[in-house]
Amino acid sequence: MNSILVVDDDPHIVRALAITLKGHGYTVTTAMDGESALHAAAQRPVNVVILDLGLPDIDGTTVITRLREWSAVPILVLSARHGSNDKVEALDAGADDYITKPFGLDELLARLRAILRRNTDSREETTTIETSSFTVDLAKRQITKSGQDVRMTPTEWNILDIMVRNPDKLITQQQLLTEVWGPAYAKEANYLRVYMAQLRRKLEVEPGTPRHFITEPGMGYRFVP
Amino acid sequence: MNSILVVDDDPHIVRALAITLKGHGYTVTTAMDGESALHAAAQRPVNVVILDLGLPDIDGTTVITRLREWSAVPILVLSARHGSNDKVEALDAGADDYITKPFGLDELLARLRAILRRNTDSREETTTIETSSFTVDLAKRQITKSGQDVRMTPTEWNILDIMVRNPDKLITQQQLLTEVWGPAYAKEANYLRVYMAQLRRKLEVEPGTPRHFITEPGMGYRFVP
DNA sequence: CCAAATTTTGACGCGCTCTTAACGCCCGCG
DNA sequence: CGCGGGCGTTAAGAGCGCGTCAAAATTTGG
Repeated sequence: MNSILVVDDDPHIVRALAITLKGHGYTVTTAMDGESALHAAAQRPVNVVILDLGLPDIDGTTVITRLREWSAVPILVLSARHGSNDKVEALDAGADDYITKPFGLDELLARLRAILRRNTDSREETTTIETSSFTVDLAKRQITKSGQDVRMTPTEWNILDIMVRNPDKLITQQQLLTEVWGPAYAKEANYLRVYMAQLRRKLEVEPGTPRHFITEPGMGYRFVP
Repeated sequence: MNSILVVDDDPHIVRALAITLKGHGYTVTTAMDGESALHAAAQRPVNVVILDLGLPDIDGTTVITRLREWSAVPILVLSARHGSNDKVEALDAGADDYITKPFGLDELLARLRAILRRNTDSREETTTIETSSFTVDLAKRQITKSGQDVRMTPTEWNILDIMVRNPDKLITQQQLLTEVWGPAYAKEANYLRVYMAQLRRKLEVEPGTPRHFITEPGMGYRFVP
């Protein structure tokens, strides 16, 4: 859930924005002037700040500057002024986007999505799967078993990747074969036996009696964490 | 030096933009239609794409979509259309900003700075990476090995940069090739071998048995501090 | 316009991975 | 009780990927 701080001195705009944003699933906090905006931003971290430039107490650009002293939160500026000087100043002070009033709500929402998309793109997913005997870090492509790194060949990794991404789910042989080797190899069930044995030898405590890479006879395989 | 790809079918605009941007220290490449734009972007990685929506061959939104299939390069859209539908479509397709013509050049430049700032800001957290045998200062672009400065060629630095920014993470060959040389070179795994050998010769204590630049056969490379 | 540095290209040998085949086991079925 | 299919295991040859070196082509800098 993304949280947004809306800063505007016009109660109508604040209220309208808050309702619209909440309606789209965002968490909204509001502020009516610069000081309380800075205070609110310090109080609780937000994902985006929507900032009107025409505030009663502090100049909008100053708000941006003071916010940027300690925070890298994306700032989307609203303004009634069309002059390009204001835009340049605000953007160079550290704003990320600038919309002039009157603006379309769908445009505002689209620009919000663009900003948020960029911010979550850069965040690395920490997708790690853990079992009783080994750990798979999908982002790093790293497998650890009792403190030791386990090396995988490309084919081994491909199979492991599919398996751990579908825990407790039955993967048919054809599914594995077509995804790893291509549709032309859909009948080479031999390959699976060889590589499944390899995976178990590397990852299972007792390769003879596997606990994580389970064979479903006649159907396929199942990975249970 | 930041490189920009300018895409517009109006020669006057292309020319004016190119001159202005070059005057501000950017490296500029140009394209007149969608296909050549995609081709140009694939040929050599750029830091920003400035894209006009009204292209003769492909719809602008399609260009964005196809670019986003393999690249995360920031896209700044220019358009003569003021309709908010166009804006929403372009932004949701993956554009980062949207300016309607006619626009002020200083506003364009300010928005460019904002985009570029955001792209470098987010990575500024750790400026120096240290290993047992050498130190990399990302901000200064300086490498030190046992008190001695180590010189790197541009390509060598690009690779090193990607590697040290993703410690312990496996970087696939395609990832390196597309980010350093562009997607058109995704199959030239030869280059990687040559340059990885170069990096190891310059940075590893024993280039023959690397401890920091590890090869994951068939998959890619991994940097371990 | 020349010289140096850098990038690109090609060739070679080695080691590892993939592929393939053979064999034994367990289980269900006739 | 004998048979066959599906599965696990192992081993060996073929082929590919990697590191290395060196030379050609291109770019950079003076």
